[in-house]
Amino acid sequence: MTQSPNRRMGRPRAVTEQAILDAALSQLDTGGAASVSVRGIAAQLGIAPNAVYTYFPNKAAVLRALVERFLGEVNHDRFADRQMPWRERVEALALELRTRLVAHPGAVHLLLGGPMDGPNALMLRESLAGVLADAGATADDAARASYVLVVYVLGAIALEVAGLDHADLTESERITTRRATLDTISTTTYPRTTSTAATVAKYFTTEQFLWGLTHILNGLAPTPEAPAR
Amino acid sequence: MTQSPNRRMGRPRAVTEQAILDAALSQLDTGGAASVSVRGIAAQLGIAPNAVYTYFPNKAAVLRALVERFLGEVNHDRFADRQMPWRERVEALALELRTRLVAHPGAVHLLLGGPMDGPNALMLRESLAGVLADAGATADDAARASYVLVVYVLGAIALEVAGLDHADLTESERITTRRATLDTISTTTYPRTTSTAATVAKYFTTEQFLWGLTHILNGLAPTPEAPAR
DNA sequence: TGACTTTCTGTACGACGTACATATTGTGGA
DNA sequence: TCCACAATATGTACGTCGTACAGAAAGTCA
Repeated sequence: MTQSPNRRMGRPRAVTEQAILDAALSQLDTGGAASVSVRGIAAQLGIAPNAVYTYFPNKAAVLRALVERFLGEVNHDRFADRQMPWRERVEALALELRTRLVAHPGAVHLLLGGPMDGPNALMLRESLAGVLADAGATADDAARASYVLVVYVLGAIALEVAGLDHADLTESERITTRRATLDTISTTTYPRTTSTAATVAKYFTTEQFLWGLTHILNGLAPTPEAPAR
Repeated sequence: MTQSPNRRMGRPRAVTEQAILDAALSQLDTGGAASVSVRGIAAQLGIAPNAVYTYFPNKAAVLRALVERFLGEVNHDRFADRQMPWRERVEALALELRTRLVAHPGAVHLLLGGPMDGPNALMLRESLAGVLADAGATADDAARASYVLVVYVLGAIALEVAGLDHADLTESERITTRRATLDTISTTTYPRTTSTAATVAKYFTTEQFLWGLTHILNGLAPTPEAPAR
């Protein structure tokens, strides 16, 4: 995938791996996860579709690399500050993850689709477990609690964006007349408009998200200053 | 989709909607969510591919109906018993959901992909909120807490099945990255056993699942007998 | 300059969802 | 009894997808 920098022979590359990931992310944001295609990426970059396969072995690898880059962009500094209370550190991480994922709703399914075992994914879990360990949890409990937190954050956002897609999809799929005409809807294009209702739902789910997170942290921490056990 | 029973004229149907869903579920179980195809369903039933469109307007409708049927098969009796403690009732529901979803791993993505607004999905959430309300929570808190529980159950199983199917992906770079990252990170963080049998990981995650559920219930219930607030 | 290496492109195949026209098959009214 | 009709199945076709394969471009180095 990545060539060694010492080796420089042959025809120069027309694009970069990052440009491919940028194009993929662009398609992800505009059309949803289903509309990310190798051909679309290539068209956006002005190269032949199969030229992508010199950078990544297949489409799944592109999506995995996109997830990895996404997780690598998460700012660790905020919740790596050991001066802050551990609850605030965890909440900072959760909120940052949520903010980034809501900005790219299609990425949630990619996160939940793969096994999340890339370097950045593991480092993120490691950091999260470190926060809990700093607060006094055993290594085992910290690992378990970090898993619970990851599950909650990803699950909550997955359900949230699934509900947001509802407004877009029902309009097209409620037209259930047999042999419905194709000119009314094109299944490949989503409008994804930001209406006021979506905004309201967004803020509501933010509150709901924090409510759940707070109560989960309560459950993970029997005493106010320390997490589980 | 469903014809009225009074109206019976025309050529009789060759199959039933349930048979189509059965075929779809079969494909889902054998090949994963990605390998469910209209053509495959039709081939399995011995009909032409486009004959499916007599029963459902499109493929997405088939999958939605499959999810709805799946949720409808969840046994409500176990956790509708008001004699049992509310924690046991919730745990019974969560474990039943988990058991069913682990039996059909591909269904998890379908559940998280859609907005979960079908009748059975709503009834399930309502039943769950009812349990919490029975235990003394306000209607608002019961709704919020049920949301948290749904998020946890679905998210946990999604991550679990995502970790299980690491075999279908290209192994070349996956193994290298995993080894590289696992060496740098302490094994106590998250012991994802690759060499051991799937049953071991399965039981481990079952235990992990219950651990998280217990602690979340602790957080939702400040006092041992009542959930949030 | 010419061999070599890497990358890009042209072309092609099979699978997919599904629209359209047409054939098939049962039923109720004549 | 027969025929028009309605509901369903099929034949065919189009556009899109991922991606495999062979060959053409475009640099570097001897």
